[in-house]
Amino acid sequence: MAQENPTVKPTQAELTLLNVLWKMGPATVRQVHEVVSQTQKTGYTTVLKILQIMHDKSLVIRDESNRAHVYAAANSQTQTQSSLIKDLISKAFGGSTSKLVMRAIDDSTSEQEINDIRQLLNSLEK
Amino acid sequence: MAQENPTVKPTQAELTLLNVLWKMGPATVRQVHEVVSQTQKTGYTTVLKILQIMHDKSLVIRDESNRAHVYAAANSQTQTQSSLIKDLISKAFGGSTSKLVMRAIDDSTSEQEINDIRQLLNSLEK
DNA sequence: AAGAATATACGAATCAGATCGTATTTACTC
DNA sequence: GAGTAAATACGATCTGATTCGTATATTCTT
Repeated sequence: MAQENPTVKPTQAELTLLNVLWKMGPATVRQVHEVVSQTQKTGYTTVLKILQIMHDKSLVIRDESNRAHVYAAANSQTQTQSSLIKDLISKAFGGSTSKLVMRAIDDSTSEQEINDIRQLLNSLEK
Repeated sequence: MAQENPTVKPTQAELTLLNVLWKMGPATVRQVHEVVSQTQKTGYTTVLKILQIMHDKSLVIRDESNRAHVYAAANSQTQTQSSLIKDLISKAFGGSTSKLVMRAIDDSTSEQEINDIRQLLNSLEK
């Protein structure tokens, strides 16, 4: 049996729209476009087209019961983030999660972030 | 003054070749191709072409003093990893390094990796 | 020096992502 | 119910990544 949705890696444009959907929850093309167009000069039909493509790829689900279809992310933000990290780890870190984490920490400058990270580690400790 | 090399983000195929160059050090097209073709069915001229494109983008430098040009990564693996992480953080983690680190740690299953990470954190502590 | 082997250069084909214009459909308003 | 507004569907274009065939140049071998 073919795998329906092996958590396909979204493209750049797709990820932008997913970010909107995760933040807003289910939304129409118009709603998504309104948010996106605040930071980008993207046409309405461009957003529509990408959402349709995402639907074909099962990156989003849609409710067609009303004229204006309502789109929602098919996978959680967490699932998608994991998928993207996994991809990066395999392609640029020789498969080593700790190498990625170490690089990220080395790069981070914020004291707050380091504390956040340490706290997570402590919570794993017990 | 224009920035020569703002650490351009390499593409998938480019990253594959960079991984070889980082591992082997400076190498000819033939040498790179030999390594790559062990895991992929990629033609010789494909590798050549991509290295040429990478040279145009300043992702690699090359020594043309001999007939067989010798290519080397222009940026360190560490620099490139940082660039790729930064890109992912901004696009999928709302700019938060700690969120990425937390997700990576949550995903990691290996006890060894968790220990490696903890050790890095401890070294930051002092 | 001719021919084989081995390089690079060049250009074309293919494919996917992204963008948008136009056509069509659907629903509301008067 | 005719006309307008708003939505989706469709298809074309553009760009960049990837791939590779062929042409050309260089070097080695005998």
